[in-house]
This record gives sequence, C-alpha cells and structure tokens, in this order.
Amino acid sequence: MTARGVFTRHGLRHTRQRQAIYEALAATKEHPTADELFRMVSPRTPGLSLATVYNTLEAFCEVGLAMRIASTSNGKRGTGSARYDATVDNHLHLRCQQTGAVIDVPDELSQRLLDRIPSELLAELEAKLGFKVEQVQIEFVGCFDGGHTKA
Amino acid sequence: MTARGVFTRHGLRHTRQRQAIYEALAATKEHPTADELFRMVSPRTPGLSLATVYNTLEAFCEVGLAMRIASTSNGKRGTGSARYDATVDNHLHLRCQQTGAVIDVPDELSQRLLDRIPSELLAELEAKLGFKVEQVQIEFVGCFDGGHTKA
DNA sequence: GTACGTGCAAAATGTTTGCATCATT
DNA sequence: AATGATGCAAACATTTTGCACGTAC
Repeated sequence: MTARGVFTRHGLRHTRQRQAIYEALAATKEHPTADELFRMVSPRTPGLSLATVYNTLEAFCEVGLAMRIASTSNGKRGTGSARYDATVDNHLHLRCQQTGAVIDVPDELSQRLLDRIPSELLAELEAKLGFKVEQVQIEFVGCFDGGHTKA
Repeated sequence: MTARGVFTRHGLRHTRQRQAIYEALAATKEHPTADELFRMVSPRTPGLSLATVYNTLEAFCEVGLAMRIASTSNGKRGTGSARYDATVDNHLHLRCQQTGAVIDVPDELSQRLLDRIPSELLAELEAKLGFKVEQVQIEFVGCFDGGHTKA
C-alpha cells in the first residue's frame, strides 16, 4: 500500500512532510521522540519544522496510524519526551532505565506473553469495575548489559 | 513503622513536608500528580512549595519509596503530568483515556495476571537480548462506563 | 556545626497554538 | 476555490535549579 493510500484511507491529506515522517517512523524499530524524528527527517525534507512533526504525529495517533509511548524518566531524573511507534497492534516494549530508549520485544516473545492473558480476566475487569479496556500496554523496564541501547 | 523510621531506613532526613507528602501519597489509591499532591497537602502544611513536592517525590523514587507513572496523554491531546504511586510492588494500572486518571487494578486480579507471566520468558529476554528486567509495568488503557474516573 | 532540605523565582524543557502563507483536493 | 497543512515565533505547562535561609542530625 502506497503511503498516499494509507493517508487517504485514514482521512488525512498527503503532504511531503507527512510522507517523510511516516516512512521514517515505520522504518525504525526504535521509537523516536518527536525531536529525534525531526532530526532524522529534516535533512531530506527542506524547511520542515518541529511543530509540524508534533502536529503530524498527533494526527497519526488520532487516526490510529501511530501510538504515543509515555516516558517515566529520561535516564536521569526528570520527565522525558514522548516516543512514537508506528506499530499499532499490541506488542511489548523494553525500556532502558539509563537512557530512556524504548525498543520492541521480538514478536515471538510478545505473542507468547499476550496469549497468556486470559480473556476472562479482561471481562472481569469490565464487569467489576465498569472499565472498558481498549488497549493493553506492557513494558519491561530494566537495562541492557553494559548500558548500550541497540538490540 | 513510623514515617520517621521509614525515612531513616532509606537514608532520608525527616521533615514535616516529607512526612505530609508521604502520608498523603500512601493514603490514596489514586495516583496523584505532583500538583494534585501539592493541593492535597498544602493546606495542612503551611508554606509548602510545589518545588519541594517535586524534589521530595524524586527523592522517594530514588530510594524506592515511590514510583513515577508516566502519562501518555492527559485526556485530550498533549502531554500530561507524571503521577506518583507509593505502592512499590508490581501491580497493574487502569488508565482512563479521557481524563488521564490512573487507578490500581484490585490485587486479586493483578496477582492472577502476574502469576501467568512465565519466568522462562523473562529469562529468555535476558539471554536473547542481554536485557536485565527490573520491573514489569502493565497498564490497561480504556475508559470507565460513562466517563467517570472513581472506582 | 555541618550537611541537607526548603522556598522562591527564574530557567529549562517539551509541546501547542495563532496567524499568514502554501499545497492538496 | 475551499479546506486543511505548514512554518515560524510566541505561548504554555511541567519540571528543575540557583541561591539564601532554615532545620535535622
């Protein structure tokens, strides 16, 4: 499916900027922040502005083309930036405590864990608490041996 | 255990402010933001400043007395504030998509799900990816029937 | 008495918005 | 032509920090 097609199907206009941002986000297995994405895409997209990256990512999230991943901390103390993920189906994340980097758990492992979540449990949550679960987010927080962040 | 004792054991000095903040955080099942906590505690703690609430919460997180919970969004678009949780053992959270509120999943349900995470799976993660898991964070994102946020 | 915590206001992020202009439909 | 996207700069919200003072040990 062409990027243009993806946008149209989701009711978004096609622009150079959106295409570049979408391609970059879909291509990486890391989960870049808006700023990282800006720096990745900017050289190939003259005149791109950071605000557009934010707006575009927000638009993607609204139509379900991307997901925002919150950050507890960016390595040291403090709040980090949001990260974005073009993979929309449920999957697990690994978050590095030191750097704040987030990468995917390999599909096979993700699936094995997700398969073990009993659906009665979700049903019970809905029944007991009146809460409709739309999405399950699972994250393993820890660190890479030696502190590097690439898998 | 007296609050003073808890602090001492964790190498923190005891102050009126810290005690008040800790008590408030430990007493609630909701997971307040720094600002919410400030407004809860402030009336009973003359001259408390928001900066102290932030500093204190950060100190608590560092010694393991509290946890920071990141927020993807605060209901509508945008970044919300971090939330804090005095319950340190692994448990699950419910996050309301509309309001950003976070509450705990009842222990019984939490435990049932956590028990189903095979420990070989964690071992495999460590072996295959060289990632040491310190903490598992699980969150159900969705909404309460009717959009209210109290359980 | 010393080291650490506090309060204030100012700085540092990270993110959103108003508005004029430009591109897509 | 009309609607919506972009870019810039300014506004915003959240969190952190520098410094003078106060307090716990």
